[in-house]
Amino acid sequence: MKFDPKIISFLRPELREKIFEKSTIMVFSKGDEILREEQFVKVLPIVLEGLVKVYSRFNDKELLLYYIEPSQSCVMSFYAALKNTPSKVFASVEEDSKILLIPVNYITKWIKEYPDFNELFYNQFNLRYLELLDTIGHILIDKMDKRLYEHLKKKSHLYANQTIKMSHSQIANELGTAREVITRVLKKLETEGKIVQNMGKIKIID
Amino acid sequence: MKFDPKIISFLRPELREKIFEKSTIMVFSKGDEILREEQFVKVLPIVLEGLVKVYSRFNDKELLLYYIEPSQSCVMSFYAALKNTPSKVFASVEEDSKILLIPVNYITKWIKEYPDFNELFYNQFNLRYLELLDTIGHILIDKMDKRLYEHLKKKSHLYANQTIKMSHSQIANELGTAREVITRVLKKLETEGKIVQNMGKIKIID
DNA sequence: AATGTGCAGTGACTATGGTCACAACCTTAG
DNA sequence: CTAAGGTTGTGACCATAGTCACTGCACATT
Repeated sequence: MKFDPKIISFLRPELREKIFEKSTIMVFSKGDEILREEQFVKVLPIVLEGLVKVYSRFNDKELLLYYIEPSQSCVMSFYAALKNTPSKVFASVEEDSKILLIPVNYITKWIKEYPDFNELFYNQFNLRYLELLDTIGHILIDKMDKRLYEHLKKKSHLYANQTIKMSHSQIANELGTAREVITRVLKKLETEGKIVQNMGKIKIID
Repeated sequence: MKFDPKIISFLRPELREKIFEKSTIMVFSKGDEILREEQFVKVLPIVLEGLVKVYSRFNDKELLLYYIEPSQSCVMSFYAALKNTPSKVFASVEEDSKILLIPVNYITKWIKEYPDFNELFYNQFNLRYLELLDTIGHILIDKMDKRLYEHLKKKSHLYANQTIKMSHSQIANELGTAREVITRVLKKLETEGKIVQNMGKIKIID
C-alpha cells in the first residue's frame, strides 16, 4: 500500500512501514458519523487528512471534546479498542478526511514493541486531558461572549480560514447552550466589532 | 524494605518486589501539599493508605479533579515525570497517608518491561478522563442542589462515613462556587430531608 | 472579661443565560 | 410559483446563582 512518508513521521520508519502494511486507509465525507456512544471499537483511527470532531452528549446536550487533526489519533478509541470496552463518546467527520485504520490486535503488540508508539498515546491522553481541563475552566469562569469568541477563533485556526460557515444551532450544540443565546451573543460580538456576519457566514476579525 | 503484599496486588510479584526495593515510603499528614502547579516531578506517587486530593485552579477558583485512593496513582504526576514537564495541577493530602514514591528513572524502564505496569497508567488516564467528562456533565446540566448532594454522597463513600466535617467555604472551593451559595443550598437540602447539619458537621441521609 | 478571628446565616440585588412565542427570512423541492 | 422546512432576529420573562453587606455565634487568646 502506498503512503506519504511525511505522515506520522515521528514514528520509526520500521514501525511506520508495518503500520501501513497492516492498516487500511478509508475516505470519509463531511458529516459521516464514524463512532457512536456504546459502540465497540475494532480499529484505531489515525487521521491523515481532514478533521474529525469528537464529542460527548449529556441528555440532549452535546459538548465538543476535541478535534483530531492530521497525524493525531483518538485516545477514546484507543482505550476502547485496547480494553474492548464500548466507546463513551461520538465522533463525526468535520471535513472530508482520509483516515488510517489500524486493526486492534496489532495495537497491543506494537505498544509493547515500540516505546515511541506507546508514548504517542500517553501524549495524546495527556493532551486531551489538559484540553478538557481547559474547557472546564472556560465553562466555570468565562461568560458566554468570551467562550463563543474563543471557540470561533479556535475553529478559524483549525480551518485556516477567517470565515466560518455554521448555523447558530450547530454552534450552540458545540458549546452546550441554546440557539437563541448564540444569536444574541453573536450580535453582541458584532456590535463590538469582533466579528462580521453575513449570509450564514461568520468572519472573525481577531 | 517491608511491604504489605496486598497493595498493588494486580502487578506481577516480580515487579512488585522491584518497586518496593527501589522506592521509598513516605508518610504525610492531612493538609500537606504534595504537589504544586508548575512544579517538576521527580517521583511517582502510589497511595498505599489514606486519601489524596488532586485539583486545579482557575483564577482564584479551585476545582476538584479526583481523589487518589489506595492502590491508585496520579496520572498527572506520571506524565509530568515521564516527560519532565511541570505539573498543571495541585495535590494535597486529605487524610493522613502513606505514599509509595517511585523514582522517575525506573518508570520509563518498567513501562517498557512490564506491560501490566504500562497498562495501569492507561487505565488511570482513562478513568480520570471519564471522571472529568462526568464532572463537565454535572457542571453543564445539573443545578447546584444536585451537584452538591452528589458531591457530598461521593465524599461520604470515600470516607466510609455518613458524616462529613468540612466548612462551607471548603465545599464551595471544591465545587468552584461561592460560600453563600453552599450555605443556601445546604439549607435547602436540609429542609428536603436529604441532609442534617449540626455543629459544623453534615450528615448525609441515604 | 474583652477582643479577635473564622464560620454560618440571611435578605436584597443583579446578571447571565435558558425558555417561549412569534416574525421574517431564505432555499429548495414539488 | 408556492409551500415547506430550516435559519435567524427579537422582545419578554424567569430561574439560578453570584455578589454585597451585614449579623450573630463559637471558640481561642490575651
